Amino acid sequence: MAKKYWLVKSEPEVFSIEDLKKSKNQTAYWDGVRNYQARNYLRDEIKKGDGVFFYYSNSDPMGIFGICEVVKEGYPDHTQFDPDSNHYFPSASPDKPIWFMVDIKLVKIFKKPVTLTDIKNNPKLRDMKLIQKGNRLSVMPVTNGEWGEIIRMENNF
DNA sequence: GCCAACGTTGGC
DNA sequence: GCCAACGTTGGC
Repeated sequence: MAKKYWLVKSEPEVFSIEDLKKSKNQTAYWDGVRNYQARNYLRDEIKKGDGVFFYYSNSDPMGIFGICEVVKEGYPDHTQFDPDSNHYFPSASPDKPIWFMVDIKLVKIFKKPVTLTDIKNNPKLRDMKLIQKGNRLSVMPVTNGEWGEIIRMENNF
């Protein structure tokens, strides 16, 4: 099975790549996704060993700040069962989980982020899902070509 | 802080 | 099943 690539969004105030770095084994579970399409990726398609770009929205600047790797494939997101969590989802139960998550491990923090502006200014990346109008997915696929191009941009800073 | 674009909810 | 109302996302 060929390795696939993904992009996940976070807000640095909520969970930053520095937080990931400080986590035990530099690994964390990616909880709180409450969108069905993103859930399907997490549950069905994201596999151990896949590459993940760590993207910041609502930050200055916005962009890709580093790379992670999937170390555990989709399993139920426990926060859906927790009444004290703001991700609590009353209609879910442990025998009928609705929401899933994966574990990711830090691979690298970019010295300089590849910003949203950089991405928009690169004609090779004009088809990226990230910059399609109206796209609000917090987990989305990245093509091999897009992955390589962003790695190349970061190497050339 | 604003607001366009979405996704979800719930009444019918 | 439709759709209006509402809440959220996320760029600007």
